[in-house]
Amino acid sequence: MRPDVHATATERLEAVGQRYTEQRRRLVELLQREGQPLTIPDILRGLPDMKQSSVYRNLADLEQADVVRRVATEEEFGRYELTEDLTLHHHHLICRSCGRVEDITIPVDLERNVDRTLDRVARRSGFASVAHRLDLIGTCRECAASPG
Amino acid sequence: MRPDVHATATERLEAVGQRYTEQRRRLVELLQREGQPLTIPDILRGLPDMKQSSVYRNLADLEQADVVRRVATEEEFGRYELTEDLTLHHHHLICRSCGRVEDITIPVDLERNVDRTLDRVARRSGFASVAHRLDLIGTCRECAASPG
DNA sequence: CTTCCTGCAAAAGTTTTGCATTAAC
DNA sequence: GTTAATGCAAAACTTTTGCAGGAAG
Repeated sequence: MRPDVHATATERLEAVGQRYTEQRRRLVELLQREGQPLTIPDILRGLPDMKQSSVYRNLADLEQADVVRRVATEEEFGRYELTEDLTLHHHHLICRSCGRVEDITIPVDLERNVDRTLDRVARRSGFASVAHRLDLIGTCRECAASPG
Repeated sequence: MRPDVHATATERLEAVGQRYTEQRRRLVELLQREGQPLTIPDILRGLPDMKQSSVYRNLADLEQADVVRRVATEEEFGRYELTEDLTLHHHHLICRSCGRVEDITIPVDLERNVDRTLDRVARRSGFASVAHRLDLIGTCRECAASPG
């Protein structure tokens, strides 16, 4: 299995002169438990006694330490998940109706094909150290059943 | 070539009971001219005499008429581009340092492979009518040259 | 002349910041 | 003890909204 998430978080925070406090650990645990990108409101709901300013500040610090990352969405507030190397490389199924984000993996051969090709495409444009983001946009089962 | 952008915009706006006004045409022209997703500040800079509230309102209307769409980024403000069928199916090169977004296309066979595979993956999860979003995240030539 | 659009200003919502206090090392 | 994290409240910034005046059909 992969190295312990908390040990890694501690290391990475220390590397930038910061501490793995109780609150930060609780944020990481929540993100790990939910296993999918959470919005700020989600997080506030999941950790009701954590102050809003602490949530923002700690997520910013965790992001800088490369423990979490902000996920790009069309929504009005941020969504965060654990950094990829603390989970597994994966993609998102995004429901365009309710905004729900679900983690998925895709076949390894497609993954490899995508990686190789994009690397070539990027090099042509002078882009370096490229990662990819491959998301699926559609309508989830529930929204298909009860539109609105 | 594809049908005229302005004719299409007119149609689609009329379909939802709205008009293709001067301001909306200028927004479409700017997005067309720049050929890449623009942030609200970009747009305000590009159309200095357009009021901020009009920009927001018109982009919202154009989005509802399916003439423009909001692009997902990790930034704090919105980015918009013309709807895909008014341009061509494409992807984005996103610089993680300066945030610049550049349009690219990828080889058709990869495109087809991605499409087919994702369709299968989505179906397994109960997702319907799936589109994909495939972006490249890296460092652009300029930021690689002068980091900061 | 009716409907939609625009400008202005104010409000709402999300995120950031200052500062005194508390906790971690 | 020294440095970093937290809580609280206020501020900053992005986006939305109400309403009166103006333009379009």
